[in-house]
Parts: sequence; C-alpha cells; structure tokens
Amino acid sequence: MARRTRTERAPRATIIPLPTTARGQRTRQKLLDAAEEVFGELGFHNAGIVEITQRADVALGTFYLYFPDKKAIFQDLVRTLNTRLRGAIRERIRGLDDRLEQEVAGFETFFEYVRKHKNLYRLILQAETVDEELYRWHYRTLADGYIRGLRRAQAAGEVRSDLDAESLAYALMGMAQSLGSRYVLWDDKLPPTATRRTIRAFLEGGLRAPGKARR
Amino acid sequence: MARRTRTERAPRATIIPLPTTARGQRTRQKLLDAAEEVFGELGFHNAGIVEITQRADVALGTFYLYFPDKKAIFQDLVRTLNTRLRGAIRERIRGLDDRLEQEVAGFETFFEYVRKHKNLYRLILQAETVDEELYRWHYRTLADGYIRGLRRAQAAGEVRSDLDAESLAYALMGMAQSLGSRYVLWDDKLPPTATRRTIRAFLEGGLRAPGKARR
DNA sequence: CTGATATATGAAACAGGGTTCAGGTTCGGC
DNA sequence: GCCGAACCTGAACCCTGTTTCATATATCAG
Repeated sequence: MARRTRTERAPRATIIPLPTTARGQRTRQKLLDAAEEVFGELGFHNAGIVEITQRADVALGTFYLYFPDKKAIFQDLVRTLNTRLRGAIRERIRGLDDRLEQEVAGFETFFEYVRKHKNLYRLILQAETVDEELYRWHYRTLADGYIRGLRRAQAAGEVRSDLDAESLAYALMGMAQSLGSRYVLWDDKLPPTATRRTIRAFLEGGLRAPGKARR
Repeated sequence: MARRTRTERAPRATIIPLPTTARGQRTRQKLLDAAEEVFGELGFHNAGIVEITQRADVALGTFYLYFPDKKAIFQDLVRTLNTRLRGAIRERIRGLDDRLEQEVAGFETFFEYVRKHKNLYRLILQAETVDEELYRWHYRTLADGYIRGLRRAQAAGEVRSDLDAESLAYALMGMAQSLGSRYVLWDDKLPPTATRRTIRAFLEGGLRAPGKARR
C-alpha cells in the first residue's frame, strides 16, 4: 500500500488587500525587506516570524496584518526578485544587436544582480522545497525570454540553427547560476577576468553559426 | 549594533560507531534508504524522524542508535551520493580518449544517475540550507576531478588552452545540473535527442582548440 | 472635533516534531 | 542452556515557532 505523501494543509482562505495608506505601505515594505534578509541568511525554515518582525521594528502580530502566513511573504519575495532580475537584463541588453554581446551582457547583469541581492539568490534554492510550483515558474519565465532571444538570433543567422533553443536556454542559465554561485557568492566578488574571458570564448565558439565568422 | 545570526547549537559530542553485527548493519541501511526517500520527497525540514523510522520498519528510538541526530543521516546520505556519482562518471569515462566523447559521456552518466536517484539530487539543493560546508564540498570535489580532466585535455591540445579550467568546470557542471533538472526531473525522462545533439554541438564548438579540427 | 476606518500590539494558545530514557528482546559464543 | 553485548522499543519530555485575538492607537474625511 502506497504511503501517502503529506497532504498539504488547505490554503488559508484570507486574501489580504494591499494597504491603502502610506503608513501601511511603508510597514509592509519594511516587512518585505526584513524577510529578504532573514530568509537569505537563515533559509526559509530556520527563519522565524519573530526575527523578521524584530528587524522590521514592528510587533509580532503586525505581520499577520499584511501576510496570511509565512509562505505568502516568501512567494511575494521570489516573484519580485524574478521580475526585477528579468527587467534588469532586458534593460541592459536592449540596444545591443550582436547576439554574443547580448549574451555576455546578460551574464554580467546577472552577476551584478546576484552581488547586490545575495539573499534573494538563495531564496530560489529554497523555493524548490517550499513551493515547487513557484520554483519552476521562476525558471520557466527566465527561460521563455531567453528562448525568444535565441530564436531571433538563429533566424538572423547569428546562432547556429541546428541547436535546440530551449535546451540552449537551460544550459546557459545553468552556467550563469553555477558561475554566480562559485565566484559571486563564495568569493563575494564579480568573476575574475579569466572567468569572463572564458565565458566569452566558450559562448563564441559554441553559439556561432559555422559559416558566419569563417568562410 | 549588528544583530547576531543564530548561534549554531554546539555539535552533539556522541560519536556513534558503525554497527558490528549483520543485523545492525541491515537496520542502519534500512534507515538510510528510508531517509533518502523521505528527504527526497519532503525535503529535509518537512521530513520527520517518525516517517523515516516507519518506512524503515523500526521504532522511533532505533534511529538514535545509529545517528546522533537528523542532520547526521543527511550528511551521510549526501556524502554517499557524491561518492557514487563521481565513481559512476569516472567508470564510464575511463577508456574514452577523445575529450569531447568524455564530456558527452559524462553528461549522459549524470543524467542516468539523476534518473535513478531523483531523491538524492534534491538533497543537494537542501544541503545549501542544512549544511553549507557540505554543499560546497560536494561541488568542490566534483569540480576538482573535472578540472584535472580539462587540464589534461588542454595539454593534449584537445581543448583550447586559453580557457580557464576552473571556470569551465563550473560552467559545465551548471549546464548539466540545469538540463538534468529541466528534462530528467521535470519530465521524468532522459533528455530528448534534440537536447543531446545540442549539448554535443555546443561543447564541440566551445571547447575545440581552434586549429585542431579545421586547419 | 468626532466618528469611522486602518493600523498596531504582544501575551497566550496551539501544534509539531526532535530527542531522551528506562526498560525489553535477540543473538552468538562458551 | 547461559550470559553479556548488541540491539530495539515507544511513551513522554521539551522546546521552538506559528498563529490568534482582545485591546489600543493613529489617521483622516466631513
């Protein structure tokens, strides 16, 4: 007989509207900022509401004025991270028309963003356990933009068109993730020159349409 | 005044020797197997010792005969995963002398291993929160082997020698990780042909020493 | 100024799960 | 058959952390 995986507790019914006054919005934001810090340092499960409210300088009960439960604030945080990250990359890439330059710029932006938001980076890892749906959503949304860009470049003959765009997108995201973890998170600095050169050279060779640069 | 991150509770002093009798060894193994399942399905924090012991068909207290605490069995599991994975890859690569073939084989082995041990794969993600030291150790040990292989290939002129071996190693591990997650974990099957072709083509272009294949 | 609404408080209720322990049971060697 | 060592049991203990709620304060339109 199959043992049941734990049944998820039914989602709390309460939907909490965004605060209407300026004061309320400020408080909500303080909670979000504090939560980002605490989740990042301690991880979702080790983080306590008490700690979050203390850092936000509000009482314990105040938390539940703005979020139905611990998970909700976590989800809010991840969605925001995701949106901002994608925005930053889109912003930076716009205007560059060479695909290789776009790739390199995308990596750079990612590294800088991670550097600024170490905490948020780790939230994503947590998400896999906390809310798998959210975790996948994060990668899917990132991948979607990536795939579109790659297809366009393939149509333009800048990227070999025998490559599968989706696979490539996930491969490149994985590279960025791993390098970000190794250099930015572990060493707390932007990747050294050798790394950047390697990324560029590797991408150049791997993506280039065979006829494009030689011939 | 800097708020202190939670002080880790002092590590339990008890060191538990491995069981001497066959019965004991069997029980310990049952616990490890059960834990692999439960941690994989539920994640470290959602997993309970009760559930683990139930699946292992032993009493609750028995757990503490073999492991000082919950974290210890987790660490044991991760170390084992790591060792077996590296062993599997080394095994498969041995004999292949072309670096590209080695790379491709390494990826294949990784995918197959992930397929067989979905649970263990997720443990690694957990490790980042549960025991960061262990998490890094996992990647470092994997990277070390990788780096050695790449250096050798560079010396042999099979891989462009202007690439930084360490950066490359982390980039490639990230690719494998990400693709494994997307195809093997999410779709529960080995990556489709298009993905494999893409990996091969991408690696071929990215790694090849400029003069080697053309000229 | 005043009532209505939004926001804030923190003690206490509640829940869940890791760990302990005092008392069995099994097993191999003598 | 007997004995000690190894192994096993599960109720109870305990601590932590989430959530509730009755009460208090701030804000603002009219």
